[in-house]
Amino acid sequence: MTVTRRIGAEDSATRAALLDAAQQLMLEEGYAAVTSRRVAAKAGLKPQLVHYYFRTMDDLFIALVRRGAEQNLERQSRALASPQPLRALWEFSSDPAGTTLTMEFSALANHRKAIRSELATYAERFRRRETEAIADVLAHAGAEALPPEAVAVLMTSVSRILVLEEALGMTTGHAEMRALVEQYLERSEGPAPQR
Amino acid sequence: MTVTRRIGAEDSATRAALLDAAQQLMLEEGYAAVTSRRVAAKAGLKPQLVHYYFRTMDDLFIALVRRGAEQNLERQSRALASPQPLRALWEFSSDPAGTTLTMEFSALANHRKAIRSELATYAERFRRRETEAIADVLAHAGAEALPPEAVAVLMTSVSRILVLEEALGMTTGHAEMRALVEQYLERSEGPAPQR
DNA sequence: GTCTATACTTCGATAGAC
DNA sequence: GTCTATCGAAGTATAGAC
Repeated sequence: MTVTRRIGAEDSATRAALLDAAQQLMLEEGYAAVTSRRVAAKAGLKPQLVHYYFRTMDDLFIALVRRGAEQNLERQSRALASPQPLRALWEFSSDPAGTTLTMEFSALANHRKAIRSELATYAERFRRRETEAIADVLAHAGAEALPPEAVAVLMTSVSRILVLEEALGMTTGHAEMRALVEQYLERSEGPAPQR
Repeated sequence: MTVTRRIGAEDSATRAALLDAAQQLMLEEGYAAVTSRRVAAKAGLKPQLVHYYFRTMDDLFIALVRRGAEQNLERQSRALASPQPLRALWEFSSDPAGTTLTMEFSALANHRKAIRSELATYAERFRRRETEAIADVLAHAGAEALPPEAVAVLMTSVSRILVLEEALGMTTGHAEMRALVEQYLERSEGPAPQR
């Protein structure tokens, strides 16, 4: 029985560097490329250090989800505080890196239940906060307004698929779809601000 | 120089069994589980047979994309011939297995360019056919109708994300989103048929 | 068409010294 | 906290017999 096994501190700079390397690998080559050896190589460290900071590779993935989730909730808060929250949310959810990561995690979650529940918990929280914000914006809209819950799902769905398809090199229908989104944003919050 | 290397016939039943096994693995455990050893084990065959029918694992994945694409284009044709093509397309694209497979392939395509182009070519073809069909349905709709190109993107986006999120165990906003889709289908094609 | 045998690589993970 | 050393398992792929 090896009950005691040393694990590195959570605030370690090395640990953060390993997470950075893992995230970059996931983005560039997919979750299957995130192995202890490759993560270490990318960070310029020895593979065994990965196991010192994360007992298993699952633990590493979960730490990665958690860190990303916290960052995203913060970014979401900033978006909600902007003068055009709907537009800010749309721009945020259109970020290619964020979407690619989320899709990788979703694929990974298909067969690792620890990651699945971690991801689902965070995503539900994100969705509920977004829905509330949308409800506020749409409160003083006409009677023909779409339900805020549906708008939240729509925004996530469309931005994700557009990013995903563009990464594949697809473009059919995208211009029309983006025009429709722009139209909706303008009707709800007015034209995009100049900068 | 090993120029000649035997490859099994395309119409072989064994080859088809290997593809079936690979597809099932991909569905159940993700693309990373599709290895020569595991595919063979699932089909009750020796791992070396995988390399007899597919020179590399990439070749196997490409064959899998191609076979799936042909099946989907056929299913799409049947949907388009139905009395309510829009509703039939929606139901088709809401099929969990199909969506999960597509998402796995998309994640895989992120770092395997041979698969990326294969997938993109097929998806663009699918999208164009769908857009044309939607245009026909919406031709005798009011002036407030959405552009068919955008409707095609919307239907794909929403169905994909709903399936993906439900696999994760997420539900927030889904009921409202489905209600909105139902409303749209009814306005465009009338109520769902009794069966 | 399917088998045995096999080469070589990479993987996750642990023990124990420094 | 980082190192050396090392296990056994699993990965892709090939050669050649039956």
